Amino acid sequence: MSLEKRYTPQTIESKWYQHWLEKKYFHSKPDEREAYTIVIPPPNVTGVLHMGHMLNNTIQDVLIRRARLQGYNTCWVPGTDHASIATEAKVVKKLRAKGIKKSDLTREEFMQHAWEWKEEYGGIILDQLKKLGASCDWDRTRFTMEDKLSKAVLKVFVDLYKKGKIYRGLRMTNWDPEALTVLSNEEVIHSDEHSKLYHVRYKIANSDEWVTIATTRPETILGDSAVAVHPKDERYAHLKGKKAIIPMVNREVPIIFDRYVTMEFGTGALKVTPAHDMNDYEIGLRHNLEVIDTLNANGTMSEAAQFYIGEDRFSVRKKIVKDLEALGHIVNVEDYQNKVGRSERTNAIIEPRLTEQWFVSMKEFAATGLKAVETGEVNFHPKHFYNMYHNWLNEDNIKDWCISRQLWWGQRIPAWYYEGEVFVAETAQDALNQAQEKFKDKNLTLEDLKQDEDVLDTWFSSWLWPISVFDGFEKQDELKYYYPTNVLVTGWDIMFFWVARMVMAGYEWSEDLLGKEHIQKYGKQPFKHVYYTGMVRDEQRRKMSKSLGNSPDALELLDNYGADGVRFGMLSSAAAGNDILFDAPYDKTQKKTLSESEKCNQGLNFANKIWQALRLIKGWQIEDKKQPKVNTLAAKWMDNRFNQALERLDNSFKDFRLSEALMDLYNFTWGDFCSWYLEMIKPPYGEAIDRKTYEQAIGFFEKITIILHPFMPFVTEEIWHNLNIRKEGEDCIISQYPKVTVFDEEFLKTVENAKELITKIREARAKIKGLKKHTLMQLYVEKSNNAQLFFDTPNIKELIMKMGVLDVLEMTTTEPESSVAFIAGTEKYYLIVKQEIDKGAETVKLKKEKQRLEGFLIGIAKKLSNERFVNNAPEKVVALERKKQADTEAKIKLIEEQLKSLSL
RNA sequence: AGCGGUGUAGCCUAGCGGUUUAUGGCGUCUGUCUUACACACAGAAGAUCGAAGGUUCGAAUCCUUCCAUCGCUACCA
Repeated sequence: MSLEKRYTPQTIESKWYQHWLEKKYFHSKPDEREAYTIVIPPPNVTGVLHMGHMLNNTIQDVLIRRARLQGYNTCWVPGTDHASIATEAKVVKKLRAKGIKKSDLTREEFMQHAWEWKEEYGGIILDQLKKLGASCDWDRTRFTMEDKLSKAVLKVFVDLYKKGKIYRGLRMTNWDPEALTVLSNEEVIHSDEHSKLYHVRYKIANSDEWVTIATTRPETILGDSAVAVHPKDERYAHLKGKKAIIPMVNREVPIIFDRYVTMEFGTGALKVTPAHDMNDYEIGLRHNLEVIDTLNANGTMSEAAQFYIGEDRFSVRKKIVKDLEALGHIVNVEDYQNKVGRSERTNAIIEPRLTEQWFVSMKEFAATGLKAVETGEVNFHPKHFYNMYHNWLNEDNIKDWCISRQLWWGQRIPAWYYEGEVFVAETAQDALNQAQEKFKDKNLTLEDLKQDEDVLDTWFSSWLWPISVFDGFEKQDELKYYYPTNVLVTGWDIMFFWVARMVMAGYEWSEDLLGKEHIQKYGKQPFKHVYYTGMVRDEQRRKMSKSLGNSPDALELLDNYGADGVRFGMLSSAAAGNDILFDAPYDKTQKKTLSESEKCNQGLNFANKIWQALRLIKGWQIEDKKQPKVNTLAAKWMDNRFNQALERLDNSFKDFRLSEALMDLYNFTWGDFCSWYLEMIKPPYGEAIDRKTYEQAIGFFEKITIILHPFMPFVTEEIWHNLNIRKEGEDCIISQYPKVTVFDEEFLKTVENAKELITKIREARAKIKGLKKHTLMQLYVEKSNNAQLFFDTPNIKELIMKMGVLDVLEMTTTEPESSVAFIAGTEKYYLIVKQEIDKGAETVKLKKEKQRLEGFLIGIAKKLSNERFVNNAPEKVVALERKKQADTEAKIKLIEEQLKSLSL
């Protein structure tokens, strides 16, 4: 068998993914094993893979693969959500390109088109996840709008309605004039934008006086129904009982006094437009003001505006300023910056609008959500995200959840109207029965009832996801096995859309579905842990997004570095919860972000490094002969060191510190295994290796591929298969994760000392000009108890001789002729050198080291001479400082001796 | 404006009261194509731990204020 000189991910990755799929390793069925479950935060069905997804899904895959290796029955459920607004917008756009308007279609026809669109384009992202290596149970792929999941949605809607937790009401809502739907608060993004503040004067009726108001939205003047001032504002006290005349429409409106007005802002006088401003609406309620809706749903002026009817609000803004100016109403215009809300999906500026909507009452839900995290039934990683969670959920801030959307793509609200009454039911027939009973009229038919035109918010589907993907609302056999899920991995930006609401849903329904006994044993929570990933940002700290064009192409990255490389790159710099500044360079001439990354390249290099280790081992001839002493020691060390590393690794996983886990593995594999262990056992050129050592090496390597597998699944699977002849059905992905066994820390320290000594020998050798790599040298160590103890360690001498390329290593009581001295640990060594060494350079180096140590010593002495330190600090600490002092003094003494002999 | 997170070498990161004049990695610089690997090996340089005060015998670590940055919430029209 010959191995490629370099590791090339491309062919290898697709080969193994295919193999895993064929073997159905990702598929889960309930059995006697303990389950480990993750439900994917369903990406938007219209979406394509971006950097955030890659980070997020890499983490989920790492957790799932490790659990699988540990013997859990792992189930990672993939799927997508139907994203009503985004998808409907895409479908409308596509139809428009074909010359079809949504308004020309019936609801059923439109839905037909939408489903066709979904079948054609939806779920591309899931295929892309396969390229990343995601080991999702694809047989379980779900979609929030499929039949069963939709049924669940209707079921909980009816349930909440019956419990009085859902209500319908007239409210000021966030209206998206482009998507023609209302949005929840969370779907509106507020940001500072440049605008102008217009000072406009209104005439006071029956007087020559004027009152000047300030507004950023002069087009809404046409809908004004009052001018408000603060009750304590003396400037305006005399206007009590007077009326102001709204320009152009010449409407007389009252001047009202309300404490909402800020006296210091603008002129202290506020125009009140109850139909188009949240706060004005509240004022309107208090003062019983007229609500004049001057805007149509699509953002054009309505009949009620009287002017500019049918024109868009933004062109009207320009026009009305000119017209007001001509009429002498504009006092002045200043540049201004204010917060403008835009739709997360369409980017349209949101209009506050009074509409009838369905709401979920949140007070109780919020308390449940908070408690779940407070009690530790749900754990956040990192913990501090609880602050943000609390901030949103506490009773002062929580707002009822508006769940209706004026769209067609989604679950249609199961409410039917007849004669002003509403009937909420899972089916039309049920609603009809209710209506017949209510009206005592058996002759009512389905035609008499009118179903609500609106659909439900997409998140009203996704909050059920941890239950509904197991068809939990219908039957509970699978839910019993997989619920609660283990961990949810998500960006903190959707903490409220998702995490909070999923927790609420879990607590609301799990007991009804699973029964008291199950809940007492396992809990109500939908997941035990929430791992919040950071945002992936560019070098300027902007969130990487498609719209900004600052993101590299995810698929190109995968092509360039392999999935293993990209996974490494994403994770190595992603401490939990911290944002990642991804290092893809921006090309100014091409004006785009390149699909290149040093971080991913490091991952590819790492894959190649392990590949090279494989080539080395597989290149050895094997012979049945006695194991050399060095190799016995090497094996003992590797075994201990492996367990030490594994223990650290387990701890990192326990705290969800995945990047630390990966970096530890990287250092262990590259440093300890490749650079030290393989060098220790490497036979001299041309010689064969003994069978025992060979088998041990294969054994260690195999364990390494297993613990590395969750992070870099492809290269490890490939190497694992090359290490041994494997039977059908044996694969790295389903092999057994090693368990930590005891390790000898003292022994490990001894070998570390040996490694330090070897490094020192190599340094000393490197200074000798023209020295051949294999030239054997002689080393003496000054006799001492410590030295005796050190070299008594079985086989340590042989190890140092091999790694240091020595033929003599002995104790001495005198300084040998023509030698250079150095210190390793607390021992003094002499390396026999027949050649002159650069005394000057050596002296400089030693003096520098001496200086450093003396500085260190001063620090310690300061502490020890401080009486309060000696008296107050714990004895242990003082003793430690004393030991540090003694050790440092000894070292300085050795250096001084060396300097003396150099000057001779 | 209120609240919260973060701030450690050019970049990422560990440490979160004394084992540290600060950990590891990337990058940089200097050698070396050494029989697995130049996607490598061997070395080196690079940090007054955001700033200023305070608590303490002792602070990167705790407290206060400030600055920067990222958010959340609420907005003065």
